[in-house]
Amino acid sequence: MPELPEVEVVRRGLAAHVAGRTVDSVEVCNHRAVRRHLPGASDFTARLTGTRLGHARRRGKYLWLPLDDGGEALLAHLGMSGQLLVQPSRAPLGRHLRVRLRLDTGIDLRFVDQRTFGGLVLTPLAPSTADGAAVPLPITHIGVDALDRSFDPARFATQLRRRQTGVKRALLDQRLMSGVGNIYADEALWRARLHYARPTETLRRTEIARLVAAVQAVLGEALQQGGTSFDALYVNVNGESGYFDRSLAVYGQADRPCPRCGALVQRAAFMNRSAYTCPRCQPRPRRARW
DNA sequence: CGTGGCCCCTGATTGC
DNA sequence: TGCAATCAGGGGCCAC
Repeated sequence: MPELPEVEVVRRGLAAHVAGRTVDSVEVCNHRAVRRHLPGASDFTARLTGTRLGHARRRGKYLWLPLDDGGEALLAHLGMSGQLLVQPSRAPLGRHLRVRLRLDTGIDLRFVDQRTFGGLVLTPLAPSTADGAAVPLPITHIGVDALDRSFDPARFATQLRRRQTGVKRALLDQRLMSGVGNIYADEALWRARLHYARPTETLRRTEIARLVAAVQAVLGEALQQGGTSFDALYVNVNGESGYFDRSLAVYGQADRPCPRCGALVQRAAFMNRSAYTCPRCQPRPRRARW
């Protein structure tokens, strides 16, 4: 469940259903899912067993559960296909179950991940270089997201204009601003009428302000609708889908009319993925870059 | 150091 | 029907 709105939906579910519960036992079904935990799966299991889980927190696409023994957290990244599900312990174990935490009241917290790009790790907390807040050590370099109180638009604009790359590539760089992925980058650029290959160093302050407002609007609207789900891979902790896919203007809409001007949306190859644009609202810059 | 290309993995879909 | 190629909400790593 990858981008900020989907991860935030999961965070809220965890805060409601697992905060304060104790981990009775841990089962790592696929070691790849804890590969970032360098001391190994047995260390992961031993140290997590018996701890109490705290209130779920999030930065960008990462989320974590602080542990009650202080200074440490269970950090999760969902990658392309990860899910955190809260289920009765007796629920059938699916094919893609990677890590199973049995909690103290007959429920499981399950990490399910078809492609295993995501994973879990036990890690100390450390000060973020972005705002000084206590965050898990492996993500101290991750930027504040555009919906965070401490997000600083002027600082973002300065950093963005200092880069020499395409604006979409910069949006996907989680160090400048976190939480935006392929869907919401395309949607925000469309709202701001900017082409993905626009060189960052040529962006005017007013254009960046438009872009930030577009990012905040699209993330906020998607969150209100429970996120974007095209299929059963992107669900909340109860396995339910969000509805923002009905509101997408360009992402996945190749050959369909732009909701603003009616021109046909185009798909282009971009960084081994896709970029969707309206050719009329978002004309390609003379000097393109990505 | 910043930038850009490649790779990790499984499964659904498309086209020959 | 079979099989290969392509694509999918991500990011780490490594040359340059």
